[in-house]
Amino acid sequence: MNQLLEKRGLRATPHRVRIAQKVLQEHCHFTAEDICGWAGGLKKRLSRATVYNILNEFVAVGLLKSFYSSALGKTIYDSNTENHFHLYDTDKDQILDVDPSLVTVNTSGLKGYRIDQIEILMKGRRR
Amino acid sequence: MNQLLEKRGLRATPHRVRIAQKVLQEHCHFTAEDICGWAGGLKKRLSRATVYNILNEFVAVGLLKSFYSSALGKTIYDSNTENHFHLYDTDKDQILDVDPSLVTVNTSGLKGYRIDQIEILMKGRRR
DNA sequence: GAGTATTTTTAGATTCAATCTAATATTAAA
DNA sequence: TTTAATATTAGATTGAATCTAAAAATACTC
Ligand SMILES: [Mn+2]
Ligand SMILES: [Mn+2]
Ligand SMILES: [Zn+2]
Ligand SMILES: [Zn+2]
Repeated sequence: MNQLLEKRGLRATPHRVRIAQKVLQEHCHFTAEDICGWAGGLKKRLSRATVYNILNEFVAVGLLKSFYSSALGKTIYDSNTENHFHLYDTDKDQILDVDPSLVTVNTSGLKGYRIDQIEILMKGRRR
Repeated sequence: MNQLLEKRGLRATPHRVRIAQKVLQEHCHFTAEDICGWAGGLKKRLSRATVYNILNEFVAVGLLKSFYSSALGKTIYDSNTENHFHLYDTDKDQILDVDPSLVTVNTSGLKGYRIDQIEILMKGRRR
């Protein structure tokens, strides 16, 4: 974990390591407030500023991605940094990852434009 | 314009008519603050509450659509209520409509889910 | 080690879009 | 009219996110 951080130019401070352990071990979606609320076995709670600082550093160095969910009205941090899309399960009230191979997008009709980024947010439910 | 409103169950009050004229005549993207800032040849400025009330009523009855732009960090109201996608032109700092026929999306790989809504936000620029 | 510079963390203030409140104004119905 | 329903309002409030300026922790130099 320490090397993971240092390889990206971030000093492996206790707070960064603690958040990294919580968040980078397995793919998950979470909000900044989730981390603020999470004590993490610590004596003192992390400051809100620290949480936002660290999460946004993680995004900047590519350890996390983030996107705004209109469904939830806040920024979601995503430890799956692979290219993928999102499906908001309206039954479970939960954001699911969608492998991009399952959704084919063809933008070749868009002549005259170079598309740098595509974000797909689906809403649905189990049938 | 009055019939347009009344057909959807909204009384054609002066404020609603004024905003409808400003906003429904041609396809455009705008923010609530755009309307608040716009005097509209009126003696008194519209209250912020009124602007949000009316715009959200228009969305509720299908005269407008709205979506949140992460690029701009606020809700965009859209007088194009046809199904379409959005391209944020990073050069012009402007949101463009993309006809859905120009972008084909195939979600049939997503077995076990019924997709009710797809939102596609692209970023790009003229080539 | 001490001393100094740099980075990190912090509590609380601030921002800003958006909503809410509770009173007033306007329109409709009786 | 009088009364009821609807619309508009200024300002307060909310809540996510950022900013500030000071304290704490860490690294660097001698
Ligand atoms: Mn959450
Ligand atoms: Mn605008
Ligand atoms: Zn994801
Ligand atoms: Zn549009």
